[in-house]
Amino acid sequence: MTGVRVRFAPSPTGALHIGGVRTALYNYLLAKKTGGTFIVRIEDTDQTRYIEGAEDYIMESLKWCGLLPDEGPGIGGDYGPYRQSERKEKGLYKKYAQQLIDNGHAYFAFDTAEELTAIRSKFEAEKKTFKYSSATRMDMTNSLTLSAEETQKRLASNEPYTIRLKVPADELVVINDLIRGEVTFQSNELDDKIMLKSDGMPTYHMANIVDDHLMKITHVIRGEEWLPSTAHHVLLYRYLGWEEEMPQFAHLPLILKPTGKGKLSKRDGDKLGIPVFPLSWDAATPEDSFQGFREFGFLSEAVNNFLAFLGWNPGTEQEIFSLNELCEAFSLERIGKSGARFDFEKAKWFNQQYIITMTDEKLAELIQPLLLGKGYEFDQDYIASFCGLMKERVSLLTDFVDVGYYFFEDVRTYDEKNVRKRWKTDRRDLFESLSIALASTEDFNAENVEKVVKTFIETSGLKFGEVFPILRIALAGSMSGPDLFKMMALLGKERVAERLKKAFNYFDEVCLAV
RNA sequence: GGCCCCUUCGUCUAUCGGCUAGGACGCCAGGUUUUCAUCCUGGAAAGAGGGGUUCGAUUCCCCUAGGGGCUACCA
Repeated sequence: MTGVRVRFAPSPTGALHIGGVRTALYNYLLAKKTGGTFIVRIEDTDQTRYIEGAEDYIMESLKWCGLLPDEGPGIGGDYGPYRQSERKEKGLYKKYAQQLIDNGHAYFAFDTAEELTAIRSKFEAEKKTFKYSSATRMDMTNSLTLSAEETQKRLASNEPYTIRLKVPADELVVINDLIRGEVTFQSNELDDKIMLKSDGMPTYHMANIVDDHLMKITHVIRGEEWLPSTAHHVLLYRYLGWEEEMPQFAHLPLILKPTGKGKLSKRDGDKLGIPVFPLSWDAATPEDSFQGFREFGFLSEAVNNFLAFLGWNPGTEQEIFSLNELCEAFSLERIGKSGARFDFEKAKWFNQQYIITMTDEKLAELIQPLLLGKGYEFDQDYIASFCGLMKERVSLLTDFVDVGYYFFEDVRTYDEKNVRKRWKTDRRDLFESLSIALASTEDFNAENVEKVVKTFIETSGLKFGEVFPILRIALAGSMSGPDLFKMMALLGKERVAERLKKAFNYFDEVCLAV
């Protein structure tokens, strides 16, 4: 397989779902693996569902993930335009719909939406399902049942119409899926899908096939939800005379909810407190707004890595892959068939792996904006040192700020339970003497601080366990955190002195209050 | 309901007829460590069920069950 042309074809009806990102990723990977071309095409044929800003969101998401298209809207390419609304303006689709009519593979249908709804409910009342197909089309209002004159009259008087594909009866339609193998459909099961809507826009099915052909797409990699309509697509290629150059299909397994049933949906994000979008999406109402992976504190490399492994594996035991390594290792053959549950814990683990191997300086750069957002202003060196101390104990970028906040402001709360357990009011003077010793330390670095504290332990007769936890709680509020001496050094002499003073007072209060 | 797809530890998965069924996340235990974390060691944990084919089935076939998708003038 070399030089494939693949496309990611989202429709701008809202934020790009993480499943869409994975589809884009797989397309991108195959393109890069084979030295091919990755194309983005915007499928904006549904005017009623069009959402302002969605296209920008999609392009920005791809950019954040590092999945840069070779061709696409705003990028260019020899097969543009890359928005279907613009392609429609050029009359691209109508032409082929007409060709279908001329060849007897499609017909005009004049049934109104109301009429169709009515007949559907009538069927439903009889516990049947209505399907506009070879079995029912002769009972409907269309150019097959109307006389040629009547049809012409209706068309001439601008009566609304759709163009439907005339799916033949009693045929077997076989598709050969790269992931699933041979899948067969009986044409009687297939409905006469609308190709051209009454507003003149093509449906997905029409536009998709025309564009894939015109853009010389070689491989269609898309979600499994498209498998059932692929039979129609094969028929379209055939009737348009393009079957020889028909692309190969690869239908990806779906990404499922972390718990419960069904595929991952937008609502799962809110419900479970996890991101399901790459970037945050700000809608008019809070219910329609979502927090993205980026804002959650994920690195795009980790998201790619995580997503790549949802449905694919390299066949080796390596799990950490950069985007370049993924390009190298990727193959359609190693994509699985069954749906994969979204596992947030695993996603965090991937992120942690990337954080740990990242340099302190790079991390500082990434969390700088988060700190600014909280009103913390510190210089890069300080932040970098802070990252060095924290990076082995966080899994999200936001954890740095949330967990290590005490490096930027005073301790908010102390671990009272442990204060009660470990603080002895009669040792107050002893600890004050440590405070004074620390305050008079010349060069306040980790090594010197350690010496002072250890000397204190020796002379005071206290045990390590009676000193370290106290200092920890006094300085950070809790028993967990980075290396005590490095922490003290980074906080600096003044802040350490202040915090100890404030904490000892508080500890006394807590213990005397009983 | 109809059609299509899928089915190995809780989760993601390896296995392309010979398996003491491997790895990872998570979980548990132990070790390292001033705490937490990292790191190291160990542990519990799986072939949906029933029929075939075969010397031998997790692997191939069929049935059942379960899960998922589609069933719009949405993509």
